[in-house]
Amino acid sequence: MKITYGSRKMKIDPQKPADLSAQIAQAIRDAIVSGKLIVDERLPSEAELSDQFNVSRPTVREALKRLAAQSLIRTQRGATGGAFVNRLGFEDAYTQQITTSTLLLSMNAVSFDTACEARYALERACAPLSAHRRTADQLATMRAEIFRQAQPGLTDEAFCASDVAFHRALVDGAGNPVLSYQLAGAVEAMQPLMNMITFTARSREEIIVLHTQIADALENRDGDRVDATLVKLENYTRKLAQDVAQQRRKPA
Amino acid sequence: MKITYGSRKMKIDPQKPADLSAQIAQAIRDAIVSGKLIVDERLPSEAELSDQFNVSRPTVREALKRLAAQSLIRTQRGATGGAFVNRLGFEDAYTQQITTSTLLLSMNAVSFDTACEARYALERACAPLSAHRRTADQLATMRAEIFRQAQPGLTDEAFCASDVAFHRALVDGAGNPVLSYQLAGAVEAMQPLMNMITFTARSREEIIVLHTQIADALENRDGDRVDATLVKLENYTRKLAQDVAQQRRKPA
DNA sequence: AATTTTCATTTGTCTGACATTTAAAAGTCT
DNA sequence: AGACTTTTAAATGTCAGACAAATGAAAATT
Repeated sequence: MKITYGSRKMKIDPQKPADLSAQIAQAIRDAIVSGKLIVDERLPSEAELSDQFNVSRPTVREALKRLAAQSLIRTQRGATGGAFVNRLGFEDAYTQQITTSTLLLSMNAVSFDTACEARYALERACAPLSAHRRTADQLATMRAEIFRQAQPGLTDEAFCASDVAFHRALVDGAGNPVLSYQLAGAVEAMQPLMNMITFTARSREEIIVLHTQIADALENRDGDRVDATLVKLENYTRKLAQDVAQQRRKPA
Repeated sequence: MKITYGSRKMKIDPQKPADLSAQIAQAIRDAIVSGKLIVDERLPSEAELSDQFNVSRPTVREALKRLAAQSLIRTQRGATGGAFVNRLGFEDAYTQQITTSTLLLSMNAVSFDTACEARYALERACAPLSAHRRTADQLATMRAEIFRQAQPGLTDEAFCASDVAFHRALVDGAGNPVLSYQLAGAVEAMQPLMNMITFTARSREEIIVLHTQIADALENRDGDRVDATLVKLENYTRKLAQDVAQQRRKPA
């Protein structure tokens, strides 16, 4: 590669002398996004980059670490090593999406209702597609999670985790990886908020009934019924959260 | 803060001696996500962190740059400077979401149909909410973008950009910031794919008609009609893309 | 009391060095 | 000649020490 821009060496804005590593990271990021650097292409060695950008190696390294944090590059040691443009896979994208969403929710005092509304609105978008395309495997996963949710001594955390797994199977049923990626954040980021709810045996029972109805509807490829049941589930979840909030205000 | 973990100094896994900076970044990241470090809290100075983790300052700095790349911390020079836990705002989250989504689509040979299906499925999820809650301001934005789209000498890129602005106003109309954040990626990441389509005067006209119908339906708070028109728009968009693909196969 | 100066702290950057990993090249033995 | 071992070169990973630059607080001055 070159990372050239007009002349032989890439220019970095001399107006903003602060944060050289950020500028270099941006220059390389641009080269990747714009397609000047393609997947699996090797970047110049750190020494060469130091030369090209006229900075020291530690500065180049800081820039590369920034890119590595975004999974834009991967590094490999050894004779044929170096930094390579990373193929951003769906798995990596999921992970980033989830951590960003989780932080966003926890740091911005997003209300349970707002998050819940967003999550179910998005999930309902998957319902018709999932009814059409869900595989037997995905249906089996959902049944298995429902079975797990019915186990007695299950902790609230484990119940929530199983709930997330159930809903992910529902989303994956749409057979659209882009959709699955987008919703990973919405579904998973809700878990910390859901964990604040203590599920009574009664409420678990109710949720399991609704989950079973969803699975049944998917089995019959009845998208409308999936959608209607998701609405019920949303309403019930919000009611549970309200009860918890009320109970905390008046703990007597 | 402490970043302690049991004893006074945080332990980092001695099993994986490679990539110390990644381990340190993860340790601090965990401290932030778990709430041990709260927003705006100052981290120890780089020198102190070097001591705590028993590594050199450059290594600590690489770790901090990783976190800065994820907008988890910000740094400030000077006597009272240092690294501070950053409040991840919706703006930062949007940006990250968009770059990740764009890269994901461009690097994984996602078909136009798949991306398009995901985008419209998600957008339709906003339709009923937007019909309820859209403000006069958001409606005005949409009308203005429609007006712009009707200008003659508009380039395809500018037309696409206006299209994105129109759809973002629609999404924002739902009045749910979490939803807006989630959909930012889906809508914006489509733009590079949309740019591959060359819009004839005829097809622009058709799109503008549909956009106008959507705006009218939102004005009347008719969610069902917004949804129905979005379906039409999706079908039309996919048809346009198919025509382009066919034209390329048989360029005579 | 207000202003200016000094100063200590902290991040940003550079230089140079050594350790570690890795694959290819060179060498050695059968 | 072919298979195995050793050497070597290139690259990242890490460290130590130093200086520059920014910045707010303390000290000195008016």
